[in-house]
Amino acid sequence: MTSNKVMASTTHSPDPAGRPYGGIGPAARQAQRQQSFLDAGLAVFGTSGYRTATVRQLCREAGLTDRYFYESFASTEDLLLAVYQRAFNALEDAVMGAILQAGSGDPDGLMAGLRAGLEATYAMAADPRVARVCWLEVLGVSPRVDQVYQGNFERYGKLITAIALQLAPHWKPSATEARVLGVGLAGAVSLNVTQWLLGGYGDSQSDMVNATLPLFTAVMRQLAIPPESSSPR
Amino acid sequence: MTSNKVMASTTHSPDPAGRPYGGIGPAARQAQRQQSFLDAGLAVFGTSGYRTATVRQLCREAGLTDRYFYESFASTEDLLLAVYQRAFNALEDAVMGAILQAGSGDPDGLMAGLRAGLEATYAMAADPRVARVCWLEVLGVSPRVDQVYQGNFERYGKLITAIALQLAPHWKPSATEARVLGVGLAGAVSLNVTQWLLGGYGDSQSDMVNATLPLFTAVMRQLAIPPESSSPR
DNA sequence: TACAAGTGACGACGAATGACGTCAAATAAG
DNA sequence: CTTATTTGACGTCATTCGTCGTCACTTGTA
Repeated sequence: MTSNKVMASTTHSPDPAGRPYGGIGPAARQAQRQQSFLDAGLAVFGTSGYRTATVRQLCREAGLTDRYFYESFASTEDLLLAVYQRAFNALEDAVMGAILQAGSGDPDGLMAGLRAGLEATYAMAADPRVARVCWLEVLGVSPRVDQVYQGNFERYGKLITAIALQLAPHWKPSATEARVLGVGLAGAVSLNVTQWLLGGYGDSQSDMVNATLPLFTAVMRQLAIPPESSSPR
Repeated sequence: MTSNKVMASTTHSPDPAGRPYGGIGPAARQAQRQQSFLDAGLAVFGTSGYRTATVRQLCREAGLTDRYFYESFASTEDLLLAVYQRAFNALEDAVMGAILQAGSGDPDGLMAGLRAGLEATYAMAADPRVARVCWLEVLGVSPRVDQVYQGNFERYGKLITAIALQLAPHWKPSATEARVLGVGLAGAVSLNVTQWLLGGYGDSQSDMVNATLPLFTAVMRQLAIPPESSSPR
């Protein structure tokens, strides 16, 4: 930040950030190494797990030396958090994109969006490494990781709540009711993903989607019933 | 099992299992120590967590010497599993008892049973140590623990599925549909418990129950609709 | 009272890990 | 071509943990 580009200077330290190597600049090299560690983290955390992972193992998997690990991450926990966030952001983007693409106007489009979002979620979870990192390994690591986990599923639930509010205009929930409903449906997907993974993917992805969707439709249909027409029970 | 009681024998080893100490027999002492370790495990795993727990810390918390740890458990993972199983069994017994006591015959009794089961679940989860062990610490420890976790929530889901099958006699789900529904509603409770814990118990226990119950009622009502009366959408 | 068994406090030893340093090879700039 | 920087391979050191052993004290029994 001190001197972005010093031209025609005969000093021996032209750039404090370093010099190009292998045809690419220092910043690009650093980013490339970070990516390698993110990939290595997904591979290690997603297979042998986070608890037994060591810095040496991660560096071997990444094909880099120990020194570069600390260049990008202060600890294995930081790497786990970065791997988790990258995977969950990808999941969130896929779900959001699927919902928006399926349509967001009429109830038909919203229901199609729910199905598309479910398909995107199970598609991401079909990679056992991603599923294991996002649904098993990140839990119980540290308060910091737990907070990120909580925030992620809070957002996932809010997305569902938002759809429910559009599908059921008569529904006037309290803040707790709205949150619990969204988190609940998110949890319905979440635990099914966990069981799907731990069960060795015994069911096909489409079967999981088809079996999960009725949960959403049932809740949405019930919420859409106007309050004045009270059902017999 | 070899010699339960050897009487009037002048041998110096009257009982291979040991002698009484402190007024209680060897088997009772051993069981008492095991209980102390289970309590210590709940305290340690439920507060500072499993990852950072050591044998020494557990023994200090239990007020016992290192030697006795290996008398009852082969590793800290075994203790975690035992603590988890004890807590989850208590949860399961409380839920089952609440459901059976609330009634199991007519639909009214079944719905009351659902509420009672929810109340029992949240009551157990109100202890942050229990909640943390059952919903955070046991995840991603080892394949063995994961299998136990999977089996526990499989049973929890089957309990819900059984109630749904009684409430909706017309519902003829496939094996996958039945399992996914039960696991899904179990997951709805599960993730809400997790968020309740990670959110510092910001909502009251009764608010959580009252906000979670509509999820169950909505699904159950929808399933109870006969198949011939198809709703407009 | 004397002796054996149970118990607790303490330390030792090997193994594994995080963190850092050194040295030679590869690469780019003058 | 020469030189300085980057990179990779390897080793070292302090720390921690699991595990086991020793020794003194307490308790029950002869």
